[in-house]
Amino acid sequence: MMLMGAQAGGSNNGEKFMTTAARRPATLDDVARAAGVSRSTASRVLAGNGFASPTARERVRTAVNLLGYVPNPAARALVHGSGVRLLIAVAGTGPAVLDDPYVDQAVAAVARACTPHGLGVAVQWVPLGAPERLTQLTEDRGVAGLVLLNTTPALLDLVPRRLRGRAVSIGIGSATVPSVDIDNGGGTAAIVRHLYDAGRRRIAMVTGPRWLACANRSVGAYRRLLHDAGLPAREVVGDFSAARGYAAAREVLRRWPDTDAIVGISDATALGVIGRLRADGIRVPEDVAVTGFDDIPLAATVALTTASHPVRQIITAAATMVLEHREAPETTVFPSALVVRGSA
Amino acid sequence: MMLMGAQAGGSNNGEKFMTTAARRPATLDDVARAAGVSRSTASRVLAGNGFASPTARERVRTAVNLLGYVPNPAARALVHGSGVRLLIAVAGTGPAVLDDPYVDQAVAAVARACTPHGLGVAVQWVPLGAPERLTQLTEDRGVAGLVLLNTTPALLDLVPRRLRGRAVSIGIGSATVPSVDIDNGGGTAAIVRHLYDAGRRRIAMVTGPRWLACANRSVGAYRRLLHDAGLPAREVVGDFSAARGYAAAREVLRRWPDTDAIVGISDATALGVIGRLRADGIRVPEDVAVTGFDDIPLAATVALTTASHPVRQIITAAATMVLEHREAPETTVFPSALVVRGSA
DNA sequence: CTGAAAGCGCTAACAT
DNA sequence: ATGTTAGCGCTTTCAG
Repeated sequence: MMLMGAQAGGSNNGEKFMTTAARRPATLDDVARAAGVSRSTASRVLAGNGFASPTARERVRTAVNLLGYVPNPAARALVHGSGVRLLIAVAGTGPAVLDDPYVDQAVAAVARACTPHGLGVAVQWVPLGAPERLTQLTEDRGVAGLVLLNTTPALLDLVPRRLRGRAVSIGIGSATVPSVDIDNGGGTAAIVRHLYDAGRRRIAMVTGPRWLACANRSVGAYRRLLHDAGLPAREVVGDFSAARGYAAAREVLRRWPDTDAIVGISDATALGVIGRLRADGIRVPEDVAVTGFDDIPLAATVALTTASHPVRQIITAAATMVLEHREAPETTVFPSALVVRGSA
Repeated sequence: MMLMGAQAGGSNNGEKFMTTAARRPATLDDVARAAGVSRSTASRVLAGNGFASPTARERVRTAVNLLGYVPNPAARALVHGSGVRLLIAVAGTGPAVLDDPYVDQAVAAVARACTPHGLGVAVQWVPLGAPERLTQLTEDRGVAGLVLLNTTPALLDLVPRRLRGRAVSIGIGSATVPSVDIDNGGGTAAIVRHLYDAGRRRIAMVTGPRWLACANRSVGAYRRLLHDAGLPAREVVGDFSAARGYAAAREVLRRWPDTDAIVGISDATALGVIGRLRADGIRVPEDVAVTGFDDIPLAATVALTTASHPVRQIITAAATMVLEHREAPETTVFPSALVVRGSA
């Protein structure tokens, strides 16, 4: 509680007089002085490593609490040459990729993971056609680590040495950049199998953009299963958005009027599909079953059958890997869990 | 394009030999050396202010491009005592407030605004019952600015002097902290009026948590309009979530079975309400009209009548205020626009 | 076990 | 107009 009073009085122990009002945050020097030790000793105590007598330890600890000392990350970063923020680089065709709620979630999750470490987050779009733009971004000494989103192989190759062990990719990885990924293939397979088991035989899919590796794994799984069952694939290209799903639904039914199930590459896509279908008087799931992917909060509310992934956890895991500079396995795959609800 | 080749060769001009491989990012010293001027001169031309001959300017510029120089924000922050990230402090009853997609969006939007300035973002929850926790957070020299979310008056009072002019509140403001806000009252009034004009007379509302000032403005407007029309208010407390809307819908109809319209405090709430209604065989909007608030992307897809606010722009405006350290008017109110779609 | 001293990269007086 | 000089707050050899 009333720490501030104590601080205001205590922080100027060795000073001639208490200056005006602006109690500026305490520095390590203040702590050292208050503890009656040298700056170096104080630093050692705080670092946890290095030698220090129990007495010194104790006194420094007290001083820190008393003054409410918080290390200045800029100073630390400067001496360590380590940077002060994590960069989230999102590949995409245009800056609009950053408008995706999925990116919002990723940024927020990384920010939450960074905050306790005294680091901030920055986001930037990297043009799909000019991956070398990433180099400019990593040139910045302020960048302490890198999280790649919508990663492409070209991007992976451009991660500089300086960031080795401080970079992670959500999606595909490489020999030098570990990755954290979802088992899209398995998830989609489970969905398609569920549809098949429910008697659906004319199953279409609204896909994601072709350049996205992780989306392609879903599409691949869809094709394989249909192929194995001797069924033809029915694909319409989408872009993860509800708006595109809305349009795509009509295209699917125009091209293949007897379609009895539509697999959405994402929940938003599926929601769009359902919106269009209902608007056209087509019953879901009676006439056409619809499935999503990701299990966003809204999915439960509208009873969407989908595959669930702990996106937040995944991103947090990724952020933690770079924050703690951990030697990581080349790839960590998170499972996908089928969630059967009303829409299929 | 092939800048890297040029850099690798050029950056060690005055050195004895080119060391191994690790081309570390160029420093201002490197630039100065390459340009044949002193560090200060280089610093001046980069700062834009200060004197410098056209020649010097030119040479420094060239050197910067050649070396791909990017200033080290940590060093800058250190000398300016300015901090390296913006803190987004979110008040709420528990850490779960951070799970809200609205917060995700805010964090991401602020991050986007910060990135060009070389700043990162951090997010933290501030317990509603212990606003003084904010003080600990702002004690950190790394904090360059503050964005308050779900602000309460107690919080506003705890913004330290150091952050004067570098803090902004989304929602209510104070004499020392400017605010950026939505005209919730006006927006809600427009919605209720629309419902009334459409002949609805038994209008209920699923509200937000009581402690939230901005939510209360909506509730206030709802009450006022109903009161003026000689109609009774029908309120059920919600929390912005779809899940709560889902539950609240049933409560509304249990307490007032003849309800013919439900005003949701948020789109998510409204979506939940609609889900429950439809599941119970109640037609929307024929039997009960439903409205939301905010116009999230999904609203258009499911034809939700709502009030639209450029949330991203609003947050960006807020972030920009603190980034550019602008003298801001005490309050900037963004308008709310009624969007009539199918649900009401 | 502890203190003195150097220096991370940059800016801002203060001399030229 | 330009260079020289002090630091900003912290970590880290290197001597005691």
